[in-house]
Amino acid sequence: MSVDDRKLDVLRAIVEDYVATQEPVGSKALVDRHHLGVSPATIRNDMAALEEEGYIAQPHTSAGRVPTDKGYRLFVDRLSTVKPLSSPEKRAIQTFLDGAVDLDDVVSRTVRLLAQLTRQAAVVQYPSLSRSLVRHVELVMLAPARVLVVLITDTGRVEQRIVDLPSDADDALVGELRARINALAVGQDFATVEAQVTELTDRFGPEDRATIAAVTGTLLTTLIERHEERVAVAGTGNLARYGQEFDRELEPLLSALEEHVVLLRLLGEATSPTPVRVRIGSENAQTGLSATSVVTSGYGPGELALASMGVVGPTRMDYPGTIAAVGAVARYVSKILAAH
Amino acid sequence: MSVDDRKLDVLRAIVEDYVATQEPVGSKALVDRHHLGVSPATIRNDMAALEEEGYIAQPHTSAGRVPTDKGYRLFVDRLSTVKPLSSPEKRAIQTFLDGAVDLDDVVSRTVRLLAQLTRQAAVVQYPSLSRSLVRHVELVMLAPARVLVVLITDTGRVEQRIVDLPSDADDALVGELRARINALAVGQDFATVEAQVTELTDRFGPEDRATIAAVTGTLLTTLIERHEERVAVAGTGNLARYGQEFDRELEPLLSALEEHVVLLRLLGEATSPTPVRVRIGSENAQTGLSATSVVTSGYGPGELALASMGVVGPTRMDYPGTIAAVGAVARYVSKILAAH
DNA sequence: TTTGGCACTCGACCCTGGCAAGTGCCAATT
DNA sequence: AATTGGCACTTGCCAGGGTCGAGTGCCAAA
Repeated sequence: MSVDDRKLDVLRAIVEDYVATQEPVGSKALVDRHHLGVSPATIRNDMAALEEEGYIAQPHTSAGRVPTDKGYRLFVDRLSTVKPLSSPEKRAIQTFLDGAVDLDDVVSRTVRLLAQLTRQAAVVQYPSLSRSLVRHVELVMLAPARVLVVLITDTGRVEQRIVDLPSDADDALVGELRARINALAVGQDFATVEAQVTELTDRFGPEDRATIAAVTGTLLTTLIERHEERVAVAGTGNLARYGQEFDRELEPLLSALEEHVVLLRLLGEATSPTPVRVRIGSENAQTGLSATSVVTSGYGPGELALASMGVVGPTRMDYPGTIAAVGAVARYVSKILAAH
Repeated sequence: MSVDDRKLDVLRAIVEDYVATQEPVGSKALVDRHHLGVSPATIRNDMAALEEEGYIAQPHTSAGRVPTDKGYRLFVDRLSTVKPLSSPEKRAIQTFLDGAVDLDDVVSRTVRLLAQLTRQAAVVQYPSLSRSLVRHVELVMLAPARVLVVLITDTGRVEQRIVDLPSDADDALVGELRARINALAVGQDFATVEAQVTELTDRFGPEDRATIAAVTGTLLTTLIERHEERVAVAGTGNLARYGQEFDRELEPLLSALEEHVVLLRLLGEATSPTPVRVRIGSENAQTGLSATSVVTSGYGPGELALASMGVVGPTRMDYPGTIAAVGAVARYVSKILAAH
C-alpha cells in the first residue's frame, strides 16, 4: 500500500471518528479504533502531511485533528462508499410515501421523511412549474370584474389566483378566452406558453385588450414566477440537538430556512435528478452559513429534474448516510411522479 | 399605601427586572432601580411573603428571586399596564400589511411582522373555513373520470382538490351538479352547506349517485376538515437567541411548531377577536412545553373570530410589549379582512 | 520508511480560598 | 405595628495553582 493511499485512509478514519464522537481525534485513538496496521508515530507523520496540505486542522496545540472543509470535500468525493440503506429504512420510505394522495401530500410527506431519516433539517422544493406541462387552464367569473384563474399542470400541481379586471367582462368573452388559452397552452411547457400567450391579445378587439392582458399577465407573472419558489421545510428541531459550535450558526440558519430566497440559493439549481450534490461549509459562504453543509438531489419524473430536495446540517454530518437517504428518497419520489 | 399594594409593586418590579436582565433579582437591586421609598430590609420581608404565597422562588439560597408561573400570571392579569406601541411600530404595521394582495399574502406578511415586532416566534392560523361563507364552487373536468373541485370563500381563500370518480361522467352531469351545488351553497356558512349538500345525492338518478357522492364527499371532507388546520410560522430563529435554560425546550418547541396539531392546541380556540389571551408555562403543560408562554388573539372581520394568531416564547418574556403587539396586529388584520 | 522513545505544550479538571450577593433574624426606632 | 439597620450565615462564582493526560514533533535506531 503506497503512502498516499494510507494518508487517505487516515483522513477517512479521522472524518468517521470525528463525525461519530464530535471530538478532535488523535493518533492513538485512530490506531485503536481502526486496524491500520501501523504505529501511532507513523500516523502522526501522515497527519502532519495532511495538515500541511490543508485537509485537517488542530483546534489548538496538543489537541487532536479535525477535518477542514477541504478534508470533508475530499472525503465525500473520493473516500466515502455509498452506505446502502437498511431494509427498515427502505420499507419506511415506501410505506410513508405510497400513502400520498396528491402532489402537496407527496411533498409534505417527503420533507418529513427526509428529516426523520437523516435526523437533520430537510427542504423540498415544489416541482418547478416552468419545466412541467400545462394540463388545463380554467377561468371562473366571480363577479363582473373579477375572474379566478386556475392552472393545472401534468404533475398534478394546481395554482390559483383571483384577478381584478380593469372593466366588466361577460361570460362570452371569458369563455372565448378560456377556449383560446387552452387551445394553445395544453400540453405545452411554460417557455412555449409564455411566448404564445403574449401574442394572444392581438386577436381580440381593442376594447377587450385590457381585460385579456390582465388575465394573461396574471397567468404568466403570478402563477409562474411567484410559485416557482415554493418550498417545504421540516426537522428544524433536529438542528437544536447540536451543541456549542453549531449554536452560533443556529439562529442564522433558522432564519435562512424561513427565507425562501436564501433557501433556494442553498438548494441550488436542479439539473438532472441523478447525482446527489454536496456543498460543504464555506462552499456556500455567500449565504453566510460557513458551518453548514447541504446535501441535495434533483428529482422529477423524467430525465430532467423538476426541482430539488435536500438536507441541511452541520458540516460535521454523516455524509454517506445522508447522501444515501437523499438519493433514495429522490429516486422514489421521482418514480411516484412518473407513475402519476 | 397598604402593605399589599407594595407587595404587588415589588412583584411587578421583580418581573420587570428579571425579564430585562435575565438574572435573579435581589432586594438591594430592586430599591436601586425602582423608587420604592423603603429600605432593602422591608423589601426582603415582602419578598419572603411573596415566596410564601408562591409568586416568586429562589433558584438557590443566597440568590435573588425569580418569578414563578403564578407570579407571571398575577403580573399579566393585574399588574401590567398596556404598553402602547411606538409610532414607528404602528407605521410598520400599516406599511407592511397594506401591501398585501390576497389572503395568503396577508397571512404570510402578518406572521413575519409579528415575529419581527416581538422578536419571538409567531404563528398565524389561516381563517377557518367553517366560519366563512361560500362564494363559489367550481367543477372542472380534467378527464372523463377526473374532476377538479375548487372552493372560494368570502375571505378570499381558495382551496382546490382533484377527485377521481368511480366511473366516467359527462359534461352535462358535471354542469348540473355545479349549478345545484352553487344554488344551495353560495352565501351559506359551512355548517349549513354540510347539512344540505349531503341530501343533494338523492336528487340524482341512482346511476350517478356514486359520482355525486365522490364530489360532495371531497368537498366536505377534504376541503373543509383538512384545510381547517393550516398555519403559518415565522421567527423560529429568534428562539435560538435565548440561552441555557430555554435551550432544553428549544428542540421540542421547534418540533411543536412543525406539528400543526400541537400548534393548533397551543393557539387554542378562537372565540372573539377582542381579548388577547396569555398562557404561561405550566398552564399549557399538556403539550410538554413548561418553559414556554403563548400570547394569542383571535381575529376576523366581524364579531366572531375566524382564527387565531399569536406569539410563542420563553415564560421570561416581555408580556406588556408582546400583548400590545399581538393585539394591534390582530386588530389591523381584522380591519383589512373586513374591508376586503 | 517505519518505529519507539522522549521532551514539550496546553487544555481539562480539581481543589482551594476569597469575594460578593443575598438572605433571615433580631433588636431598635418611629 | 411597621420599618429599619445591623449582623451572622449561606452559597454560588471566580481566580489561582497544581496535577493530569492527551497529543504532538522530533530524532535516532531498526
